[in-house]
Amino acid sequence: MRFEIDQHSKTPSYLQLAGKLRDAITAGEYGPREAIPSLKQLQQESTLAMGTVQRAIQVLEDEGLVYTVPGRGTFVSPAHE
Amino acid sequence: MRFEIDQHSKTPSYLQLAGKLRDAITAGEYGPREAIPSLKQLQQESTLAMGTVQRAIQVLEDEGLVYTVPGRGTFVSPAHE
DNA sequence: CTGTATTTGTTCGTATGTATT
DNA sequence: AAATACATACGAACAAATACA
Repeated sequence: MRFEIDQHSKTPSYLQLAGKLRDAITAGEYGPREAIPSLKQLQQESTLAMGTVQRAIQVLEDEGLVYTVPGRGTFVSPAHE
Repeated sequence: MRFEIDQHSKTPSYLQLAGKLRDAITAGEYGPREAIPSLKQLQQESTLAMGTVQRAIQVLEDEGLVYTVPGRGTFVSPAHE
């Protein structure tokens, strides 16, 4: 499981996932304009519901760390790496 | 129905509701530090699902127009009216 | 051009948890 | 203890955009 979530943590699942993704991006695992895993992949690799995964992505989007293109995917913002 | 939503509009329901609430707040219908209707009330007066209502509130919260206190309610931000 | 698959977007209904009154 | 109110999470369905054979 690439993105494991502790369901019993006091930190909400969506924030845990957002944190793991943020870490991976700032660590350079996904470069600028590069796609991060799809919602479906993240869902499978985290055992979370789709809605919860989407909420995690929303957090990173609000931070300007990633941007989303409907039908294509979610990508790391050009200014970050 | 105080907050009516057009289910067939191309504008998502949560953005429609957010817009109506924003208008009411900027029109002064709810003053600074004053509570807006509860999620339950909004849900009943809009025929939307709770999750959709909450998403509308989230939009206004992100704008800094309102703030939320768990167990108490959602209030108009002090700087706005 | 025509499907088909992939991916994100919206919405519903429900359940449970946490905070406040 | 009970009622009210917001928070998190699940699972499901359908829509819309995109890519590709």
